[in-house]
Amino acid sequence: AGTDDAPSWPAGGGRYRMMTGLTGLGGLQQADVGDSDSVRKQQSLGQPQQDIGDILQQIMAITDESLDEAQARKHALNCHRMKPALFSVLCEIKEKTVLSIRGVQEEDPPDPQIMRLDNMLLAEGVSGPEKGGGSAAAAAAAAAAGGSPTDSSIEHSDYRAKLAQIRQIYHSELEKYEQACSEFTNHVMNLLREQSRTRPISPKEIERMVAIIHRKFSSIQMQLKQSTCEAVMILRSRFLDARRKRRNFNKQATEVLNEYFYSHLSNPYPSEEAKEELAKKCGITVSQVSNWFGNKRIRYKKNIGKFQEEANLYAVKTAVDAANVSAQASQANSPATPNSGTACFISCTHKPCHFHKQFLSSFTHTLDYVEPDLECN
DNA sequence: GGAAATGATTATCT
DNA sequence: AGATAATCATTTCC
Repeated sequence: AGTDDAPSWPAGGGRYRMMTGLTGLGGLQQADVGDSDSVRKQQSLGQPQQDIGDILQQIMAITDESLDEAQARKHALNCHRMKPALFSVLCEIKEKTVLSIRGVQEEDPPDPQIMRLDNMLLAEGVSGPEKGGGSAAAAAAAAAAGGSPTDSSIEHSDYRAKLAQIRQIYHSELEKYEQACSEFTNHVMNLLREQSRTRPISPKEIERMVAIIHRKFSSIQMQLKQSTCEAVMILRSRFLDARRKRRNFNKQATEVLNEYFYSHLSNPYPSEEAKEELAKKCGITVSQVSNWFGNKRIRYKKNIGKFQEEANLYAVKTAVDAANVSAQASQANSPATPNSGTACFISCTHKPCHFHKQFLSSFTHTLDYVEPDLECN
C-alpha cells in the first residue's frame, strides 16, 4: 500500500512545498520500477514523483527486512537528500491532522483506591518516616522499667520486628519499581528521540508516552501497596487481636464488678460515671466494664439458677458491708436501703426498669430458684 | 484433653 | 448510641 498512500495525503501547502522542494532533485532511481503501477505513475506524474514513490516504498518495506538490512536502509534513507523535504511534509501533515493530543486526560485525579492504601500504610507506619529504632528502644525500656515485664510487651516488639520486615520489603520493592520505571522511561525516551530524526514527534507526545508508562507502573505499585496492606492486616490480626490475648480479670476486679452487679440486680446498668469509677477500681477500661456487664447480664438472664449461689454470696456480702457501715456510722435509718440481691430484683415495687420488665414475665417459672429467706417485704 | 468459664467481637435491634 | 444475643478465641478447671 506504500505507493497508494502518497496520493491520499492531504493536498495543499505541504504538498506544494514538497513538490517545489523536489524539483531540483533529479536522478534518484535506486530500486527498479518495473511494475505496471509505477510505470503508469511515471507516465502520468513525471520523474520526481516516481522517485518519491520509490522512497516511500522502501520505507514501508523496511519492516520486512532483516535487522541489519533495515539498519542500513534506515541510515541510507536518513542521509538521503530528500529526507529533509519528506520530514517537513510529515510535520505538516501531522500539524494538520492534530488528532494526537486530543484524547489526553489532563491530570487524572488521584485514585481514591491508592489514596486509601497510602493512608493505611502511613497509619501503620509502613510508608511514613522511619520511627523504628526510637520507639522500639522506648518499648524495651518501658518493659524493663515497668513492674510487669509482661509477655505482651515481648509480643509487641515481635510485632514491631515483623512490621519492620514488611516495611523493608515494601521499600525495597518500591525502589525497584521506581528504578525500573525510570529506566524504562529513559529507554522509551531515547527511542523516541532517535525516531524523531525520521518522523516528527512533538514534546507533548513524549510527555504522553511518559504518562502512560507512569500509569502502568503506578498500577503495579498499587498491587504492591495492596499486598503490603494485606500483610499488615494479617500481622495485626495475629498479634494485636485482643481476642487472642484475652486475660481474665484479676480476682479483685471480678469481685468489684460482681458486687456492683448483684447489688444493682434490679437495674444492672451502670451509668457512664459509674462505669468510669468501676474501671478505675478494677484497673480496666470503661469498654471492658461495658463488655463485662453486657456479658454478665445476658449470661445471668440465660441461666439464673446457675448464678443463684453467686447472687446470694454477693447479696450477703453487701448486706454485711452495709450493716457494718451503718452500724459504725449510726443506726439511724430503718430498713431504708432498698437493694440487696435477687429477691428484690424479683419482687421489688419500684419502677420496673428495662431489665426488670423483661424478667418479670420470664421469671415466674423460675421462682423456685429463689431461696425463701430472701423474699422481700 | 475436653468441658466450662470468660473477655471480646459482631450483627441486629430499638 | 447503647443493649442484646450469638459467636469466637482463649483461659481455667476438672
